[in-house]
Amino acid sequence: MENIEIAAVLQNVADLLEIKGANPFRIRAYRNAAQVVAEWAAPLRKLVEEECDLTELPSIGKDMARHIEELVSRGELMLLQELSQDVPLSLVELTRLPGLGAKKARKLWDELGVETLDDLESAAERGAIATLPGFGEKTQDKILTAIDRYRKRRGRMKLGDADQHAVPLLDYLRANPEVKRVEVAGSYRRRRETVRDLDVLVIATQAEAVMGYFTSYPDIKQVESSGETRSTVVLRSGLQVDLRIVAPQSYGAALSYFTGSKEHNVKLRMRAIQRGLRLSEYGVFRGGEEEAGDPWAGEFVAGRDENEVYESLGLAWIPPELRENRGEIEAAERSELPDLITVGAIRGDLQMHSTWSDGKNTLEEMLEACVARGYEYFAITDHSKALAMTGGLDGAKLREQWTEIDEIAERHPGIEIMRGMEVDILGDGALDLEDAMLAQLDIVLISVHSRFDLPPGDQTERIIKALGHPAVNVLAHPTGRQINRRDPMQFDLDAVLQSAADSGVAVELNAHPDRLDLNDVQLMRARELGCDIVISTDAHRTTDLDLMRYGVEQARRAWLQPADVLNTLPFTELVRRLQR
DNA sequence: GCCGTTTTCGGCCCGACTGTTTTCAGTCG
Repeated sequence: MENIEIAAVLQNVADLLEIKGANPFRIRAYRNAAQVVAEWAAPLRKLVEEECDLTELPSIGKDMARHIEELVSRGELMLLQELSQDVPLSLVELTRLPGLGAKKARKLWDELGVETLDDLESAAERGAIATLPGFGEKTQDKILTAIDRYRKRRGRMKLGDADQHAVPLLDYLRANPEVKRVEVAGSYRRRRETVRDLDVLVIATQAEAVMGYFTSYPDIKQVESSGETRSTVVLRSGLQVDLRIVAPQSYGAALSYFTGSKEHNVKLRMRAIQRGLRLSEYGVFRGGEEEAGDPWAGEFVAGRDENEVYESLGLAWIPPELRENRGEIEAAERSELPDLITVGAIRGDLQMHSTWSDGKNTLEEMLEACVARGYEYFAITDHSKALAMTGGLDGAKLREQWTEIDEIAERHPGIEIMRGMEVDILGDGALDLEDAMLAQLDIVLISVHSRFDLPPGDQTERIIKALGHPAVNVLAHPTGRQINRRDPMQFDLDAVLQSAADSGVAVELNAHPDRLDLNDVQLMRARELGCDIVISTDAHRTTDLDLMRYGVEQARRAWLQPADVLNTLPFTELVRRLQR
């Protein structure tokens, strides 16, 4: 059982306890533990096997340690089963809907017998919800739209979560000596922000043995189908995995075929036909039309690796992130593919938090983590006071923070610390920090954390007003979306991007895999309109700094090159470019 | 349920917004 699954079980326990009305601090203990587990770098499974003391981990005490051991050894948790005797587990899903929490879910169950999403929908449709005390017409309508949105996105897993399942699976497969090559194709390889399933390709000497090895992977919930060359399984997380064993001479063709996208493939095949070739997952062939039905008919031209497949079609190899039929084939033909940005090109991280607000590590720990990643500079950008729950800073606190920044800067001359802040954009577009303080910051990020559902016109006006403040440097997570959780705000993004470009404010690509905001398409538009772009992790702990790669991946999908991204610049140039 | 230069009990992030209220409960971040 992987950390992310253990965390999901603990999260479910917390949700059920909350619906039951348990001690809120006990609930929080489960949530805290779930978060620690989800973010722990080493698999807890291994720690359990090595009989390490799990209570050494933060927020893990005697009980949590026992739960984790039980999950690792039995694959399920008695406590969760007991709780779901009292309260149906399906109620937890209801609380995933925005605006519907534990109390309301409980009431709907008690009063209307609502247990599932379908129950909820029919109760809302027949108007039963609006009649309950504490509920009303608006709540009922909101529930219906929330169900609709929830259904639309169900079935796609965030890329960051998929990675947590894919990496251990790949390690498992590579540990088998019969496995010669293995790679995940599909949208996972194209680094789309969410994936529906994993398409795993394998070259193996003993196909049958490897298939058996795969279908006995411990994290499998169900084997859907299993044949000589292809098996489909569902992992306990619900993620579907297709594994295909391919011949070595077809590996490149298969990798290209299963990486997609579909639109990219269609165009490649048309191109093959124009050149008197036939492209399939088996390879590139010339002739053989008379033997219809035989995939190997004709002369084998290419297929061993992707390079030779593309080459045989008169194209340069195209990075997977670009394979969306957005002009990459034409660019490859003209040898004008962009020189895509890489993690190595990033010289500093421009959004992170510390224990001064809601971060988990101290300023100095964050600094040391940036040094360890080879950065030349970083910005410390704790929250402003409007975000009370994060312990946001007011002017006086900010001044105190500067004193500490000066102290640690003196101790660590090897890296530049920028005094920054993530300042809330208030409801009327004003900023949550006095002008005199804003003027003294090295970098000012602004972002929306409240009133996400203003009418679109007002929202646009609000953000554009904030962009007009002369101290502002970066618009952080511009749409406010959280993937699979919160839709982007409704506003005129084009007008906002134009305004940012005109006033010399950079827009952020927030690299956190829960956000990825702006997304790839929006980034392309931002660049088109002349916006400067920064990629930042929004780190709340030292390990979050490694999320930079998720941002870079989306930037690559947007065709960005190092020169498009401000935090690839050396420090003095960055400072100059931030001037407005 | 976790944690401890507040240490074995008694704390534990808290203010704003929404929709339903007529003084507030629930939700969110």
